[in-house]
Amino acid sequence: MSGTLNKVMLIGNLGDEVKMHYFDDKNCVGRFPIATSESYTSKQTNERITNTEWHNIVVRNKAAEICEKYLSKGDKIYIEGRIKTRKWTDDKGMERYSTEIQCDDFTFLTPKSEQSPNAASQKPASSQPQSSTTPPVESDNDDLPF
Amino acid sequence: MSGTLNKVMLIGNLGDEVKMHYFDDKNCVGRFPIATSESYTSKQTNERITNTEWHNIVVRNKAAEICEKYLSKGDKIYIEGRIKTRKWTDDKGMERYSTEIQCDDFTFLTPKSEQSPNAASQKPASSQPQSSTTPPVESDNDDLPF
Amino acid sequence: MSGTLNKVMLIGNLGDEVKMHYFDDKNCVGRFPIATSESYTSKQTNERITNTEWHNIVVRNKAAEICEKYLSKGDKIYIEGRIKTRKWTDDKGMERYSTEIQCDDFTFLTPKSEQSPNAASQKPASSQPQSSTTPPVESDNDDLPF
Amino acid sequence: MSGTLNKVMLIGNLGDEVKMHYFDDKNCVGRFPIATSESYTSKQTNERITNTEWHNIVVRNKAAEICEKYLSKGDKIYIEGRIKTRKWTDDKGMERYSTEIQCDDFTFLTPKSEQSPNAASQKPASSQPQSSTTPPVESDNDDLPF
DNA sequence: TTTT
DNA sequence: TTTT
Repeated sequence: MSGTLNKVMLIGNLGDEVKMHYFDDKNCVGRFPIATSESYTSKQTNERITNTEWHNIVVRNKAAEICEKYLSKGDKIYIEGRIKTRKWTDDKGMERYSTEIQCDDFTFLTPKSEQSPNAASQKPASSQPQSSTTPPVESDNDDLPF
Repeated sequence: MSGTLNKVMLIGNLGDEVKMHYFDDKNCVGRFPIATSESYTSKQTNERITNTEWHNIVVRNKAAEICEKYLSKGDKIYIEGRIKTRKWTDDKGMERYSTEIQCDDFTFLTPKSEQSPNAASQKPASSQPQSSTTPPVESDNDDLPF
Repeated sequence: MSGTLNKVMLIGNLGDEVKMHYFDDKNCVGRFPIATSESYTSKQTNERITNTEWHNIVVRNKAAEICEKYLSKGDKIYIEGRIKTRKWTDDKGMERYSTEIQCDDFTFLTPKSEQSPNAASQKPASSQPQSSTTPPVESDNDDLPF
Repeated sequence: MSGTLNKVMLIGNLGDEVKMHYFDDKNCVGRFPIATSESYTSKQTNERITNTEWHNIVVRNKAAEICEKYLSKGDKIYIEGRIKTRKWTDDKGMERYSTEIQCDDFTFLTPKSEQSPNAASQKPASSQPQSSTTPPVESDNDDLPF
């Protein structure tokens, strides 16, 4: 089609570490959940209510590797992407749907001084060469120092 | 929580009429699907590929009634809202999930001259008084002529 | 810096034709104004008030050529980009500022049947070869048929 | 008009404190600058280039008072709003233009533990009663604990 | 004038 | 499963 737009913008916190899946030496995907939430005061009970929404983020290739390297559970991130609902068949042969956010761009929002100091060492060893440059914080290709 | 954002912006076409559900004389909800799509040329086959994504839009109360009155299948609309995944139990007792876009704001994008001329008469009779003013095209309360 | 976002999303109508400026055979820029507006009913006078806002859109290279070719005054367009304020010196030596929207992505929203039938012939002759393919409607590189 | 959109989304840092201006006991406006920036590596010199963009944020009434109370120079914030260019006449009688972001919604992004501990005491005394409740972090009316 |  |  044409003349359409499918845009999602999220700011939320990682509920888990980035899980990588490598297809071959050039293509990989990273997945992680982020939580957004909204609060309001119930007019009936005068209680403070918080609703949390979980979003399944999918990020690819170089951007996935940057996320895996610099993001940890609990970190805050801005995500830009598009909604994609995948259809799959469960083990009983039923059609199931799963909605994901295909991430096109992101920006880390957790200050380095806030990050858990041993965040890196808590992660499984990575075969990626460790860059000694400043960590990138945006995913635009032009912005990456490597 | 706080410090989070859950924002969706879509431009797409209605795949069906707006379906209304009234809870009582003050509260109602309208639902309709919209399609977005994206095209690209396959690098392998050089074919033009189009992927269509369907979004379940949920709109409430006065905004729902405006959508029902002025929108028809095929119309183009801008939707702003947030992602909400509802959990439900199917008739076999299985947990199922359904992702919806809770619409906070919208703007009609189909020019009146483009709309199907008998769009209104194809709709079921409505108990709403028919306004003789220009139809509204944005959902902000302040913008509504009634 | 890092951890920042500068994002503008507009839907509006062209107030004039696209004006091209070529730097060399590879680099060019197109400029055009678009109008957005909002209406509300004055609480004092009960009058309907409409405020129009004009935005200076700047688009580059291949995207600029697509805009020049397919857009005409009056057409509706979705624009995504970022805010940039340029500083310049007027003929009296005063510092002046001009705010532009640097366009990163766009989608045409005027249906072809709605476009002025002689829109193309009203434009100055172009040295670009005329494509006989379907006009593109999104600016993503992957979506372009040429 | 209708069928238009004027939306700005920014994540940036305050370059100065919030400056309040009270019109009467019910209406006030707060103003503050925020910086966004983008970096890229020059292809000619291989240098890292950073461009900073300054945005003039305007926020009204209760939201302005929340910003004044909880925001300090250097804090990171998400801003949603619309572009408005004001025309004014300078002291030489020349027409001048100033572009502002009229803020409709915001979310604080600086963790409290990151904020300068004496940020509050650096601010001029405020006549607003100090709430002892948790500080709000979003500007939606429903979300405010007071 | 911010921030990394 | 996050965060405040």
